[in-house]
Amino acid sequence: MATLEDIAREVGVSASTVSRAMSRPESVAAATRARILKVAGRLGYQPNLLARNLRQGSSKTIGFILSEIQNSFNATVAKGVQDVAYQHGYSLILCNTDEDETKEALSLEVLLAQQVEGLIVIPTHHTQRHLERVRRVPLVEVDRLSGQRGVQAVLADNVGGALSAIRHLLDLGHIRIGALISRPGVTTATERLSGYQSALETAGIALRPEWVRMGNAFTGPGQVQGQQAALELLHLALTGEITALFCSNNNMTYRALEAVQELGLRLPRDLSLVGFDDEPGFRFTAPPLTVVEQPGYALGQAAAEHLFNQLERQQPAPGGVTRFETRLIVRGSSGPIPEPR
Amino acid sequence: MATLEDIAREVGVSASTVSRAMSRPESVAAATRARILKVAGRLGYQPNLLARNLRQGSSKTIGFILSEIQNSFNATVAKGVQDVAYQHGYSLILCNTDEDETKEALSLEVLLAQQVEGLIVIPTHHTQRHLERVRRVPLVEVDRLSGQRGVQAVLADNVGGALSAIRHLLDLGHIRIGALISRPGVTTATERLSGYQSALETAGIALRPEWVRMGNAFTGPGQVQGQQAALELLHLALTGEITALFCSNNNMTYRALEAVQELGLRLPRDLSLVGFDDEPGFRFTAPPLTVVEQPGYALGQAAAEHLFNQLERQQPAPGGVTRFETRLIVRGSSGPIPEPR
DNA sequence: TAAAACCTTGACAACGTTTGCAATGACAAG
DNA sequence: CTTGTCATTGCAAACGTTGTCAAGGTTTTA
Repeated sequence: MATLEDIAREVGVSASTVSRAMSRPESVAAATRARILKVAGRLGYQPNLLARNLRQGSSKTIGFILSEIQNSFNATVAKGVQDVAYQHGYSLILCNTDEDETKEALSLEVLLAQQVEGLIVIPTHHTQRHLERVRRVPLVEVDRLSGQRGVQAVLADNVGGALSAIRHLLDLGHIRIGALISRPGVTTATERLSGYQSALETAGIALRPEWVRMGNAFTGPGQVQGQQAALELLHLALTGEITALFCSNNNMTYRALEAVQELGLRLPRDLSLVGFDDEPGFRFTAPPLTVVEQPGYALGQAAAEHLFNQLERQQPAPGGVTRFETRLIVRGSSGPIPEPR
Repeated sequence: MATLEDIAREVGVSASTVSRAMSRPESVAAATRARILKVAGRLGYQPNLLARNLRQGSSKTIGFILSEIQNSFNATVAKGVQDVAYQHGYSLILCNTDEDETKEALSLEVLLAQQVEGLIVIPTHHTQRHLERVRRVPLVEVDRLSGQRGVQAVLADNVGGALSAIRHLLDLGHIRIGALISRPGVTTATERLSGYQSALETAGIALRPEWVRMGNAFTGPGQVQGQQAALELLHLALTGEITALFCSNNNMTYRALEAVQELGLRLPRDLSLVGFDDEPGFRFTAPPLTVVEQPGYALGQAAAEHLFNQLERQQPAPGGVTRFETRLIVRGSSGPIPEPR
């Protein structure tokens, strides 16, 4: 790699002049500048950001930690973050942790060592513990909350989203509604559960704990747990004990679809299904799925915007939660309550 | 951030000793080392990789450029790359280019400036042009070929995959098979097309150019083009002119599904559909889709492994293509040719 | 014509790390 | 008692960049 020194030697000028020719053109004689640029071009000069950033004490880099890159919702968030980072001239280091505690700690370590100026995180239930050591760099949480006090967060209106889903089912006449909730301990799950509960409560319907199942639906070894939960719950649909089901995220919806397939249930005759999170494939299931859609791209964008706000004015973040509206998309998987058989 | 100097001052020792205490424990007296580690722990010392890497002339970072992070196949590849990078103690900078030429050039620029030691790329049709300037860093292409001579690449057996798909349709009795091919100019598309052609040829069936449509199915503005192509092609299914359709990637399969829905076609009675690339949702369409699955995770892993091989032995890459087998998954969307109506 | 202002450039220090080399002292061997 | 070996440490240079300062020259101003 060509350095400033290489160019300087060749042009017969000092390295400082070359540096200035690049960064503050007006401070260098037009003629010298021209010669410098020509040689720089010929040598294919690329500034060494390691050196520049070391000198300037800034890395122009932010980090994004997510738990599951293959989850299309997460990927969409990542794209939002990435696009905004680019607009600000920052590059993004993306770390995928597979919800694994060690990987998360390691990622954090590496990102800090890389001198990232800020961090965007989709927290897991271990995150808070790790985060305590990271008080130095600005942080924005997205999608979920770690529980850490005083941090900025950008979230979907999970309670409202779940409420709209359950109200939709209630409007269709369903009163025996199950819920398949993902991994306990993450706020998306608990918030969506509480939306479910409060919708039932408002309608004066008592909550039946046995109709609510929790299970990790994360793609991987833990997945069986989610499958198991889905299967057990959907047995209740087979007997007609429940007539509708709410799934708290896209993974859980997939688990439910598997169970539906395995048990030979017909949607929406045997069961009305409403999921949280849309997926490209959900438009083409039989029937297409009714879902609560959340604006992943906007969440990612907003999280990044907030981070850059923090970076610009040096003061620590005010700390606070921004909520984004969700949208209920009614397709075919939810229908009126069937005639008793 | 605490530096080596900070620790040194506090312990009453020189910075070099602190550095050695960290990196070459045996070269420092056990007692001093203990004191150093204690202080380091208390100050929450994190090595500054910018400085270390500048000094050592290595960044311990590789870059990955992909065109569409929201495509689940690409995400899977990315995960494979990421996991291997971690195993080698490298971090990964991931750039998403949206198939946009300017973004791709910019990403390349930034990655080089960041002093990445190697590059993994899912090429687009602009890539080759940009790549000429990047002769300095080791490079591995994955999924597609840029056309650049002498680079290493890790690809799926696209021809074989397409062959197996078409043979499957031929076995079912189909002889009038359409093909919906994604963006012309990328090698995956051309290779899969050539698999389609050669399967027909082997079976002694003449190719009908009007049954082959190309269109960009990339999610975004260009998407309409793909939709248009799908719609036009599936009109031929409506009239019974074709009885089967092969889609060359997951985006195209989605476009086909949309058209199927819009035209009210019934699979596999009105049309047998086989896609290239599996997606989580494809198990739950009506009927579940027959697809050619390619091992995205393994592709990503292998690409990264090859890159690290290049990095280890300094010599330039031998250059060559590694192919991974695909797998035909027969589900419900492909069936015997229907009785003439 | 002398002084002041300006333009252009180079020398040098610094960012935080690693590392070759030399210095110091302790201890063993002759 | 001298010499040599070894373990432990510090000094200083280097990685490539940027920014401060001052020097030299030229132009403007009084």
